[in-house]
Amino acid sequence: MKALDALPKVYDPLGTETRWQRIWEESGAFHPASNAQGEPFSVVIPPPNVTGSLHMGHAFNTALIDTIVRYQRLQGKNVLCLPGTDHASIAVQTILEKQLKEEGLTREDIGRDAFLKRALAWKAQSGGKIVDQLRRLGYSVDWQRERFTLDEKLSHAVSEAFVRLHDQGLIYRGEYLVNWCPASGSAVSDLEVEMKEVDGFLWYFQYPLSVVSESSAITHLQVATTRPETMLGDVAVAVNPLDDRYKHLVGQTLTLPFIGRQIPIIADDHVDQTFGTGCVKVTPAHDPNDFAIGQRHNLPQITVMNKDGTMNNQAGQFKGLDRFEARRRVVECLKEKGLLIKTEKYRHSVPFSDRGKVPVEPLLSTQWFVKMEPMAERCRAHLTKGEPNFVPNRWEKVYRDWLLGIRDWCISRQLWWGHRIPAWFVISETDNTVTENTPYIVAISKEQAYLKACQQFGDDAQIQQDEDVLDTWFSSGLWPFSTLGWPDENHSDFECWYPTSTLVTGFDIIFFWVARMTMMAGLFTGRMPFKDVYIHGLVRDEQNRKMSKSAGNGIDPLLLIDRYGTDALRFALVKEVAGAGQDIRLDYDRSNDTSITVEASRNFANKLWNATRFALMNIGDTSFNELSEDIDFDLLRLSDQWILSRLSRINLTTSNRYQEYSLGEAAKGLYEFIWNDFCDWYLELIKPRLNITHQATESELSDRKVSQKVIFKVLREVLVMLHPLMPHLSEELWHGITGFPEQKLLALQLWPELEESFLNEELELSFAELFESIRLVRNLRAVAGVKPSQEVPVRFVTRTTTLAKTLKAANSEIKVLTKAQKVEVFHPDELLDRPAVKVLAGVAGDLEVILPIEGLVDIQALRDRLQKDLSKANKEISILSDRLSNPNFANKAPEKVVAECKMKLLDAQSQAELAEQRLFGLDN
RNA sequence: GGGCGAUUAGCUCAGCGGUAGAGCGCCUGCCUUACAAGCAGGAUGUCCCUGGUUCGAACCCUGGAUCGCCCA
Repeated sequence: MKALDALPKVYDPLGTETRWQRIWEESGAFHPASNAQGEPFSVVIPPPNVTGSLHMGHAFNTALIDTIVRYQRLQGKNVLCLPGTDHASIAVQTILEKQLKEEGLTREDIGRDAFLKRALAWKAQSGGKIVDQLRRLGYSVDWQRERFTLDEKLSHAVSEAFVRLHDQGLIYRGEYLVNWCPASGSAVSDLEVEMKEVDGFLWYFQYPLSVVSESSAITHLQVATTRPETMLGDVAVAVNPLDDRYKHLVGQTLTLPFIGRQIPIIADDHVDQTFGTGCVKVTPAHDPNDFAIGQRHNLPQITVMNKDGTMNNQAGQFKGLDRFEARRRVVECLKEKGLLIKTEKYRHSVPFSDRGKVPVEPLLSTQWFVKMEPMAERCRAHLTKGEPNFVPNRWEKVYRDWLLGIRDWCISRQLWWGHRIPAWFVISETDNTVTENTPYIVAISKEQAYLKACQQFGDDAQIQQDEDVLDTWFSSGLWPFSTLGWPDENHSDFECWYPTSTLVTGFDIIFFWVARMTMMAGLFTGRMPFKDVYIHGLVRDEQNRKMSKSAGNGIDPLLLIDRYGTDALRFALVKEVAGAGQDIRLDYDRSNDTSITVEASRNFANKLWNATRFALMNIGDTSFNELSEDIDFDLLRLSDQWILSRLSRINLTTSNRYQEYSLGEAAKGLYEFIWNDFCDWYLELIKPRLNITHQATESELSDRKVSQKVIFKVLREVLVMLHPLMPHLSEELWHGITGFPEQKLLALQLWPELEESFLNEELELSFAELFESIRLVRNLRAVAGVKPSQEVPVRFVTRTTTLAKTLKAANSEIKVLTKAQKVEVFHPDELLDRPAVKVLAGVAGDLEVILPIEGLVDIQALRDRLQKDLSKANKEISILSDRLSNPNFANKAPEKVVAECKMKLLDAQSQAELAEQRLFGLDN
């Protein structure tokens, strides 16, 4: 036994945690072999992006994942938890361009190669940061298998995926309206656009009819828009074909102000007669709805804007202006021309770029797209078989609905940092430049592309790779299998651990990531990439706001870790998550970086630390081997049997809860077991048995050994159960009590076997009653003002035989826990000489407690207390008898409930009776 | 406009058909040789409103309010 009785009174997590993190990693404990025994269990972590630093969301996600994988490891599974990072195309590029700007440069100035060199250098320096921060969470991942989305092998997987998609006709290139982010100078996908309500204006203005017929009173048509600058690209005005106001004008033309273009008046069903003026200006090149109208009516698409958000030479006099300046000027000029009718304040939704934080511009451009429906359909088919299984289940509907209304995915990005699109233009076919008509070859490598090009276009073919890179989520979509060796499906990791077992992530990326993974996996591997998807909520700040970098309300987990320890933070986060997938709110005091919630968990850690310290002080002279011997059931006292029953129960429930992702409940259950059952009751109960001061007898020594074994057993097992939640503390204490060397890790032990023979519900119930009785005595002492140190005789009176039996059997326990001089238990009939003197007495149901001492007690307080008991009992009597006298209740309620009700009524009646007697006794 | 979630003690949240629970905070008393980051005792609630189902509703159903989120 390791001499740990010199342990400090207060647990200091910091040194302990870093030490175990180092030992775990150096020992290779979390670096499984693909041919090791044990059922495979695998998780790939949601890769944080390399620009990031650890925020509370990572800490939360990590706490949940690590709890799950550590639990599975304790189940003897061959567990792989694979870490990594993603390259975050736009985010990194934004940062680098900002750095360049400070040097007065642009990326074009230095060129693509130099730019990528800088990017890699920057990643090397900054990308390691978040990985080191993840280590501080005690993450039991296999760092030797760490992956980065731009690694050579993963990049190869991306090319392979692109080529296969293309070969199957699921990738196409074409000119469509896309979401253009002027800030990053790139197209972004629909998912990267966030609709925001903003206060803007609705401008009403009019276009003159080119030819005004004499019979018509109409000379102009009024249109309304929130984006007047787009009028420069108008190619028509649409009205509803049923609109009596305008239908006779269909086919006529209007003259577009400033530009002078003759634009037709067309009829389209989709125009809402009741909105605005009923006339809609049509700008196919700048608005998705108009784009659709344009397609239906075969209208030209006129782009009036450059990719940087300035107006181009189609914009006439407004050429060169920024889009917002152009808006102002267009309105002004319309006003000057007398064409502006009115301006209304108008609150409307504007699409913003997620990353760039500027309004996106719908812009016509040539991009690469993935055809989603075939893949979505496959996923929907899997879903009917429950693949993957969403926890909590309600997220399944969210996922399914998205798959049902799916739109094609724009995957090309006009950026340099990322996976370059494996497509080569055969520029020799179009005068060595890339035009819309240049043929292209999609291939896994330049060499293959060249070969193909030569085959198709002759030996003198010249090729040039597409400049664009792929959406980062394209590579993330491959993550569960590209990290395991795909496209090499014979890779031992792939064979062993694919499909993965569980994916744990936040609901905010179900579409971005979860669905993309299932679609890619379905296509490329024929299977769903994970069996379960455990969806968790977001961490919100103390004012219930979503934490985000831009809002500046993030809480740095490292500050909390420094203050309270990693285990405390993890435990707090998991304990709070109990409600299925709900967001969690973390209390936090920004003035001093404290959190009451985390502090409570820190206190819990300290509680267990001290319980273990206590154990070591009392069992330290007994050898580990002796303590580990089987416990002779016949020698167990009732309290031993009770705690062992509780231990088996917590083993069973905790295991179930971990298994079904009720991690918060698992945490709460362990908290209660350790603090209440073990520390408050059991340890207090056995103190006298451990603490033999006089010359000990043989049986006392034997009894002491039994209690030592029980403490040891409880601690040893509960440390295993707690390990997934508080890995460092449990590892530390486990070595403390077992005396095992550091190499023999708790992290690699097996979950304690459930000993059903210890389960004893009856005993647990009678102990619950016992504890109630003890509380009654303590309360009585407190109410009457008996000094804590004063020993008082205790008499229990009850006619309930089972309770009497429990109280008698627990005589010594009661003595210990109530500071009793002696404890006696009577049946009311036995206590004929009940003194009518002023004694301390309290009642609870059928149980009466008497402390036969006189004087020095607060009679008035006692009277108040009894009075209160009495009125409470009377109230209960009236409720219960009302219910029982209702014939419907007696007839329709289950027998068990009726019987319970009758019992309770009897209890309440005897309590009232006893309280009355006692009050009478006090007054006479 | 469609959908989802939340609403329970001062705060953060459990409970989801049988007389309301925990932690923190609060009040009282304790430095009882594991722990004051602790121990013992205590107080605290029209379970958002509204109908309905039921012998019985915080829990199930109808309608509504407020807050939050997702999709269009």
